[in-house]
Amino acid sequence: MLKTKTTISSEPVISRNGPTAEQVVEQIRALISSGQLHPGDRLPAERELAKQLGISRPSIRAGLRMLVAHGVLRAKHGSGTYIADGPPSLDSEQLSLLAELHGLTFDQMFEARRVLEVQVAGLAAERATAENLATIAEEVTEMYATLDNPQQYLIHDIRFHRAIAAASANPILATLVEMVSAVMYDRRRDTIGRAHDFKESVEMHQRIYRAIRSHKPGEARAAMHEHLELAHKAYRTEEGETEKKKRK
Amino acid sequence: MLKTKTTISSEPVISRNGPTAEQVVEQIRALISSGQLHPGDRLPAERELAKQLGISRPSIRAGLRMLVAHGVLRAKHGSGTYIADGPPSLDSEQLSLLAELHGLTFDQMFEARRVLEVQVAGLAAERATAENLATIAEEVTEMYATLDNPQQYLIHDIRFHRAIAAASANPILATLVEMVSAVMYDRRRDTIGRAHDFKESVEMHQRIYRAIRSHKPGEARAAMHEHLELAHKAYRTEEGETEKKKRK
DNA sequence: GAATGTGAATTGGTTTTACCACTCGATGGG
DNA sequence: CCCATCGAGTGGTAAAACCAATTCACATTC
Repeated sequence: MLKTKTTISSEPVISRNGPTAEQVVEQIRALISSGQLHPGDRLPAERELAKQLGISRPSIRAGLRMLVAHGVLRAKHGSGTYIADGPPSLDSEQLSLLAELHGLTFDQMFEARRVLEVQVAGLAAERATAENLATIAEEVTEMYATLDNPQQYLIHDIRFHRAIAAASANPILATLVEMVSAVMYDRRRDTIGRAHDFKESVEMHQRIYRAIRSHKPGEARAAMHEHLELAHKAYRTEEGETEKKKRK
Repeated sequence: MLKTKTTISSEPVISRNGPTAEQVVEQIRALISSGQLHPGDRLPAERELAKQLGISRPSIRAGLRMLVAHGVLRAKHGSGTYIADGPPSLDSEQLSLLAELHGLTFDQMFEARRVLEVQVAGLAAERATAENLATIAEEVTEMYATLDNPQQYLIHDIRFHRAIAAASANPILATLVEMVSAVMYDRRRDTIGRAHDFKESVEMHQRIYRAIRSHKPGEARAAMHEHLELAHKAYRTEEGETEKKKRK
């Protein structure tokens, strides 16, 4: 029978009040808080959970579905439901939807990036390990190698910023940077028609890298600030171009 | 019969591929992107959506449940499902769960707050409207009034920072500040036993407010930085206290 | 006539049951 | 020894029925 024997709680659950699905969320949350579940662990099967918690399977599924939406769980068809592993990450989908709902502008996103990444670059300059530096350097060389391929260049651009965020040694800030960057990437991926002043851009990245490698927070912040200002300006002209094309 | 007549799409949906629930999410997302749905609008009933999209009701519910988890929709029992209104907000629950999963520390949260709020205070000093200033001032006076009530004081503390974030005129940054603050509030609410140097704290808030009112970004940033440093230090001693109590 | 109570219709929430699609490991044949 | 095959177990989908909360029109009452 291969019973996993993963009884999740001796007590049949004291049957709390409130929406049934929320109860499931709370139960799983409690298990995570109490250290009974770790990233990568597999949850009991839905039918099993239903029996243990005394809740019908659809309700169990409703609760799990919410946690999947939050990125806390990962459901694998035919295999099981697992606690998310890998680096922590906030759902960029959420921010993306918010942006569309409230009409958040690119200007605002650039400003948010500036606030976050300038300081993050400073922290990275203080704390970057040899491994961090290697990763960042690698992306810079990749950017040089893909100067003529906007799509590829964009990917390494994002990874460069992600690597710096990782080097800040603050997973929360790294996650926030990742979330905002992901939304911008999703939107730019489709509209990034022509090559701009990529050469100038990559040199700027180079400069940021050098400042971080030299452990000079001030320079790193200044360079990142200047870079984002230029990128913002470049984007605005790019936006103008595509706007013109539309009108042709 | 009061039929809302809200046919959501003429076409019976070209039956895209992929997980059924995801299709629902994409459909709703598309409706939001295309401007057919606005905050506060009511969606067709689940049974109606099921017919229109040619998907079973449980699958519809699965998709809606995910959007509810993301905070994009709000389901009201007996009434209907609505597009979220009010100010944009990211689910703090998500960050909270991440924190527990990956063991994110308070030190990291304080650092994230410092990165965010110091800059946000600067922006607020540049852009705060009269109304913004009034809201901020009100919270300061409330803090004076609740110096002897830690619970109440904490609430106005959070609102003070929220008001400043709003004054930055950047909803993305405001949302990020809100999310991080909410997680910290949830945790501190229970552990905030004794009154610390609240008097010193409120005077610091006062100083931040004055800098913003005077439209002096530099001073605002400096004051906010100092405030968060002190708050961080205060928290660490507070943490030490409760730790001692536990061991008694 | 206005305020109020009542009940039917509508809507999301829950349960039950059944079946489908995918995964993975055991089993057996090559 | 390797690989194909099969089956048990898993999440995904579907249908039907009922529960519970809300809403609003309508009748009742003051």
